[in-house]
Amino acid sequence: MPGDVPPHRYTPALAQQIELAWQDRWAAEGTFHTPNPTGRLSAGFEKVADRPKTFVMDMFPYPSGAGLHVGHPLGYLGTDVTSRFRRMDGDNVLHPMGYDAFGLPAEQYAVQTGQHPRITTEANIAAIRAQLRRLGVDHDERRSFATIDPGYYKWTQWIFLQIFGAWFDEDAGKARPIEELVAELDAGTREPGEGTNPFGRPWAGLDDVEKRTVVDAHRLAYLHEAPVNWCPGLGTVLSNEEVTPDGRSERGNFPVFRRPLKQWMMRITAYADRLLEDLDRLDWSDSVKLMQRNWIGRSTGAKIRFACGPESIEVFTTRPDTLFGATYMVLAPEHPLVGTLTAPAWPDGADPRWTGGAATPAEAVREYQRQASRRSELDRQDTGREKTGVWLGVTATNPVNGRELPVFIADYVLTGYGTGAIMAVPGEDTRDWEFAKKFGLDIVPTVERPEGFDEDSGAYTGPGRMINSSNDEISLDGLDKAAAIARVTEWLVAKGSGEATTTYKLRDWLFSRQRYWGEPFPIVYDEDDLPVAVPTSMLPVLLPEVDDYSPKTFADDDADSAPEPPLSRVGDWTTVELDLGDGPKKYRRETNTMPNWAGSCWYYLRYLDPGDDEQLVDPELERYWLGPRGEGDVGGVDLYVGGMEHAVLHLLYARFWHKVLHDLGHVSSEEPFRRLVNQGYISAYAYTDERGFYVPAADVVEKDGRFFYEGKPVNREYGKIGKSLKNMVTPDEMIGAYGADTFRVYEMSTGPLEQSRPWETKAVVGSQRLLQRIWRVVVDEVSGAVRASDDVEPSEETLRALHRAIDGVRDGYGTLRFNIAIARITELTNHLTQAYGATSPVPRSVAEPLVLMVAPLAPHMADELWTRLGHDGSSAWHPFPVADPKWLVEDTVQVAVQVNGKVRSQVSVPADADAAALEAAARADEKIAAYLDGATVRRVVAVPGRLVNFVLG
RNA sequence: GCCCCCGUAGCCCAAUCGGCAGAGGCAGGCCCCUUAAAAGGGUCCGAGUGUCGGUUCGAUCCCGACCGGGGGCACCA
Repeated sequence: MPGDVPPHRYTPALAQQIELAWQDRWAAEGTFHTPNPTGRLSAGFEKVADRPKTFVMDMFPYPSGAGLHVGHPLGYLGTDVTSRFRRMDGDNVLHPMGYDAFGLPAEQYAVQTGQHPRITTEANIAAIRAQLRRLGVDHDERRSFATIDPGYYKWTQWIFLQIFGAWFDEDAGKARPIEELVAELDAGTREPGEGTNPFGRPWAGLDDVEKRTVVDAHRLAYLHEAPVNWCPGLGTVLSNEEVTPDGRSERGNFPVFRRPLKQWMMRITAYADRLLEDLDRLDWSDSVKLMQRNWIGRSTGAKIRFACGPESIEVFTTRPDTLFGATYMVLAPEHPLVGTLTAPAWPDGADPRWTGGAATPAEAVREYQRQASRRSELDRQDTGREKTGVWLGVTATNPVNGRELPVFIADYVLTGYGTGAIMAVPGEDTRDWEFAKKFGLDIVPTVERPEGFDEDSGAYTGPGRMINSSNDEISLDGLDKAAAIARVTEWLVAKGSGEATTTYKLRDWLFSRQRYWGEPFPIVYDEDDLPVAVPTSMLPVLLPEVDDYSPKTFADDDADSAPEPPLSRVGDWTTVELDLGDGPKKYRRETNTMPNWAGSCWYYLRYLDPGDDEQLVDPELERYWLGPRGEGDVGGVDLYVGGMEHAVLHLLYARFWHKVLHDLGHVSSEEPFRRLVNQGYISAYAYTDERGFYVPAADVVEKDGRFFYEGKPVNREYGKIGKSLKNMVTPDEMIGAYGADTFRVYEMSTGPLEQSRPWETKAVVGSQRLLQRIWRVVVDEVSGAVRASDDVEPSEETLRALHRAIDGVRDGYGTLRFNIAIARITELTNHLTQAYGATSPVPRSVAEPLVLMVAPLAPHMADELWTRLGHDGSSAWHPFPVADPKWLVEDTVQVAVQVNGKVRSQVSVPADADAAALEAAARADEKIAAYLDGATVRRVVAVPGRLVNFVLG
């Protein structure tokens, strides 16, 4: 009978009704509008002027078209609870949300559905926006935008021009405007940087076009012809960060080939040291910092030059101390010197293992290079693989002992790292040891082995004093590694044979994509085919509307294909007549577009005032929301929450852009994100039948610990939520069944934000029950009357329960352990239910703080109860309850009494009892007295407020 | 192969200075409500912390080794 449900129970239907009404009201009243200190969004700032600021931000969503599941909102809810709590606790909180909308997946979705990406993307954004609103998040809607808005990407292009218009001054350790470089070159106070002047004449002797070429080679954004990651399946080139270790595209898993192409690059390597060192000043998880450190991959060592006939082979090594142990050399198969060095014929008696069975070195080299180039990345890095290589037929001279070292090419040496050449020290390097064993090369130990070391077991890579390392001028023998490195490096420098150096794994960022759906470059080419910046007054360079936006893709494995940007097909767009100061001239537009990381590199700045069309960001707003808090502070967003998958891509690129903007004086902060938290993943059980096919998880029933689908037993697995595992659960389903507040409480109750967790639909009802009990504390389910009364005074016990709860809830909210906060709220609610039953009046002085404490988690229900309690409007700006310390301390405490570390009894003592009083009370206890009777007490440990421990002898 | 994180009740998880292993949820038992059932309310039950060893008066917590799970890096000289 329907009458069985009390008319004023907090049912899902009532929850829905309350939630929709409050969402309308919040929007209508602008409850979550955050005032800026200045400018167009500053209305109402006087009310918050004395508050500290907090900038809380999510990694903004990418509207790909695949539906949302219950895992997606976890981080958004975490920031929402934090934002609401901080606002109530007295901060001026900025909690905005935007949309990352350019890029491959959006474009692929559009191609699939046959609609223009702008149509599908905007529809997807509208869908996500509606879902977020239905969750009740407190975003300031006025600050929302998408990266595809021309008003937004105008500034993405503007930043590109800043980077294009800057160079990295190694002496100053920072970026400077390119005009300053030109001025210094003209004044003769600076020479062009290494490798930037291919003309062989000094700066002053160059013509204008040559000078421009030299200047362009200095820029932080520059065109470069080099082997790049070409992905025929996607029809575009990719950055190193977008290629997986097995040589495939992160997106779509297509094969990637190395192919020389002229592309836009970003000189992120100039910032390698600062990107690495500033990690120490960030409040980020160790694992993300470690991944960035690994990716930057700084290693210090030395460059050493080995004479080889008239040529010189330069190697990089981190172990110059082992130089006396070098017995051969290896070049990467693609090393530029290979052709020059290769001997015309094998010397007499050449080891057959070294020649690859070829008649001449040239033939052996050609064959080996051919094999190496065909080998896939996956084969090449299979660590179990046998070492291969061939001899070039020549030797090089070890500068330290004159030893003649045969020179090989082998694919275990990589072109892209160091100098692409190594000195091989098989005694102390595992890879060299394996190669030496196979090719019968000498192994000379230069580090003293520990007792009993087996030389046949492999190279010795541990610590030890140097041995076998001296010549007439220098001896390293007896030195430890650090001293030996210093000594030998010094000697090499004096001899002109080497110097200390640092190398990085990090490469410059390939920034062009041959795709339609991205920001056009604000670049045109003149009659000399050199790049020219589009003046900032002409920004944005609008992405032209086209009918054919499909990328030109190729067979996945068509390595010889060449990219063709869709924009190059737009005839009337690719050429343009502009007046750039010297009269109207024809220019050719850049037809590549930017990668989708560009838009996410600076979006946090745009939230400060998305309507600003005059400047990137108002410096006063940047200082207020992002500026350093003091000496040595990097500044940045106070809490940034997002997925672990962006550990190196987005987070590294954004840091790089921010540092350039900092150097050029556009932002006061040194880092974009002061604190980063990676929310955990939500996984769910999935089930397979006896054929191994997934069955719908929602229809699986459990019986006696086993699982059945349609009566047949199935296997339980655990994995990502999604269509393929048939275990998809959506927020919409949950909100439909329970309401948004229950969904919010459930997601937050399952653990600290960082923790990954399983989804259990059947457990959601627990959160529903909690909210029903809280509702019942305030509202009589039968009459609908408010139970809270001013006439009831809470008992001491209730006051203790309340203040303990306040204390714990604050702790939970403040440390992103929302589960703790919920547990404390549950305890208080259960206490009130027990103390006051279902109908008797509840003290208002307890009911109100309870409602306020719930507000960050279940804001709709809290605001409904808050108004029913007689308040006007939302609780969102009402101060959060503060615990009174006097109710946190007990008058008497229960103290455990241990004998030999085992708990044997408990005694009640005054809370402030000292050690002596504790011991006396413990000795007075019957059970303890029995233990101590006749025994020798060797020691007594008494910790006031905690325990007493008798140690018997 | 190297590095990082995690193993606590039938299940998910707490225990933030080394001090009585339990906050919370699910499942289960009992009671109330109900004609009955479901929903709801109340209440109870439950592990000695993956294994072995060490430090300590005392270890979930610190150290070492191993087992199991997850993640990252991987011929980077």
